[in-house]
Amino acid sequence: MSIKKLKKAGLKITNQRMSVLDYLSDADERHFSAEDIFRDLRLNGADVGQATVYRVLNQLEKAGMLERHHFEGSKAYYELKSKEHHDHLVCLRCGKIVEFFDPLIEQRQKEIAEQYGIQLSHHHLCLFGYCSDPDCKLKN
Amino acid sequence: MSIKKLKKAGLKITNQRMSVLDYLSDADERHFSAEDIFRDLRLNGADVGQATVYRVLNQLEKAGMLERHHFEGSKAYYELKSKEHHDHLVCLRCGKIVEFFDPLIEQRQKEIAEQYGIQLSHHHLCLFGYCSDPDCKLKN
DNA sequence: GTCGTTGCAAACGATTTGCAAAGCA
DNA sequence: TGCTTTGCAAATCGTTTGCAACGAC
Repeated sequence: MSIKKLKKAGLKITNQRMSVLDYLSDADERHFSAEDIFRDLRLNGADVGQATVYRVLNQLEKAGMLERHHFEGSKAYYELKSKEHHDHLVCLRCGKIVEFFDPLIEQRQKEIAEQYGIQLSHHHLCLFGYCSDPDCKLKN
Repeated sequence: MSIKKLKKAGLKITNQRMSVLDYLSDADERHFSAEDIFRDLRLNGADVGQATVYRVLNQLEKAGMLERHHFEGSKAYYELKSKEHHDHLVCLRCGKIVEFFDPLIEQRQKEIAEQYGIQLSHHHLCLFGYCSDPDCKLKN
């Protein structure tokens, strides 16, 4: 329950924070930019400012409720943190994002970090390519 | 020889382009932001503007002579493209960057892309952590 | 001489911040 | 009530672009 997590992080329960969380958990897709979220919340009639969306996303990330990704390009994308870690596959043509988890890669990463004397904090792994979705090829 | 590569890419041999290439190949480190390069070239007395550094970096990247990375944070880092592909380990405390290559991880990535029907273009893999360099711990 | 390249300053997109008003606990 | 949060607009950061002068070939 997200209310508990907000409280634990010392954040008050506000309409704006709940709107962002609801939006992220109800949507079909899982990955959104701040712009996506702001635009869609406004379209849905939510009373929220752009700066607030940015502030809330930062707070929720610090609270461990969201993950921030950069993929390709200059803007950040957010997703609700899930129980299990995963990495991403991104289609460069249609933008589709697929999540995957590979125990072998995870294991090798740990070994490599150890080998270089580095205490691993986290990692970013993102595979870029062109997907075989029939809709994709229509998008140029 | 970089002059040949520049010509092949249809780029003229200018002092500014050569300064950037020389800087990148002579330095001890291998990874620099545009800001790093601009600042250091100016300190070394090179006659180059900031916009030119950004333009040259883009051109050299398109020409396949550089690689651009994003790591953590908002600015891009560049390195001279090396013969063999490699991934990165970044220390979150002192900023040290280590390059590594792991055939097993590379292989698994190919398999995963195939499994999801994605024609792989490239990937970003970066491990973040805290290194065991004695100098590192002094830096806070 | 021609066309690519440069420096400067202004523009840009994404994100952050100052501040006074409004809201939660 | 007291301290957090908000919206707005202005500011900031990294990067790109328009334009007139300059430079390579």
